[in-house]
Amino acid sequence: MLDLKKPTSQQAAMEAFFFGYQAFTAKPDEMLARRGLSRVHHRILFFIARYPGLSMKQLLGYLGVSKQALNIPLRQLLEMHLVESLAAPDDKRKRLLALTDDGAKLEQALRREQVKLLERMLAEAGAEAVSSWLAVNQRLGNTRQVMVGED
Amino acid sequence: MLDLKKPTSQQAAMEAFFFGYQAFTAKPDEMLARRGLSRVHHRILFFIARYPGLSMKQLLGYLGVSKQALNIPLRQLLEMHLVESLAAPDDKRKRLLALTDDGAKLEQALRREQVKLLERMLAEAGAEAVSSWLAVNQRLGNTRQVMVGED
DNA sequence: CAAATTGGGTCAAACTGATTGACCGAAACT
DNA sequence: AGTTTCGGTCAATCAGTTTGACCCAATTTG
Repeated sequence: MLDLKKPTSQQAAMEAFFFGYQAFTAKPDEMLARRGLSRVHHRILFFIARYPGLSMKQLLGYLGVSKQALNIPLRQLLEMHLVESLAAPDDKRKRLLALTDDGAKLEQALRREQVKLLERMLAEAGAEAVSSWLAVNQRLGNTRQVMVGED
Repeated sequence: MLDLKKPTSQQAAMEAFFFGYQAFTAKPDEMLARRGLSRVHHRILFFIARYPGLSMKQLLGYLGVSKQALNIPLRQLLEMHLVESLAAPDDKRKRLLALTDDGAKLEQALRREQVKLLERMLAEAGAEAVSSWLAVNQRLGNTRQVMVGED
């Protein structure tokens, strides 16, 4: 039973979130490491896959890092032909980012590992529970914009 | 509706987890920064609060970092009189870690911010949903031990 | 008891990831 | 024409972490 007034319950929730998040990225991290890549690279691949054709600036917004911090890992992905960037037709200053076939393949492989975990949760805890888990995470994420501002 | 077979649903879940986790630590990070502290310090305080009297070795296990990496932030917390360490009565090599009154106060303040978010989730999504969210996170965390080993 | 192991502490070198600041060029607004 | 925006890059610097090598004291083991 969850009682948010009890410190122990509170701590259990935080601990679970902490370890849960770690577990969620553990497998992908391992796969990325084998290619000399890391969490940042995954995030970049992820957001490009999710929002194909997004601009540098948008990507920076999602990642919440400086443009110099993005520069190096993104360049690596470009050099490895996992990502490509084309000038936007309407505004040639903008560079639209997209995954190459190889990039898409990698992103899917990483995602599949995470989906496998979610499927396991689905089997163990039920569809209802996983839906609620998602809903709560989404709501949590929305509070972010309230404090940080949406830009 | 959540359909784990649809790439968009999968991505939505990952994105929500990512932003959700960020949102969860944003406020504490801000408070810590004002004291010149960071995420590591919070984790240290958290685990000491959760498992009072735990040893260095246990703490290292939870955090998953090297002893040298723990050394500096922990020393800072000791110097700031937020944490204290005493030799264990049964084994004088071991040092049992505990929060001082100030340390407990800080840890509570950080925790309160996170609890506030959870309470909001409770109000918005319901107790059922937050319980499921917790349960799924706990299960996710348990998969960790399967891969990493429990030590 | 002597030897080996364990828990903890510290120093040094190296690496990664990130930041801030300063520029630049091309394209787009005004 | 002048200014702003998007993107790219260089440099210095900082924080966090790693590995490796030691050390001491306490405990366990043979």
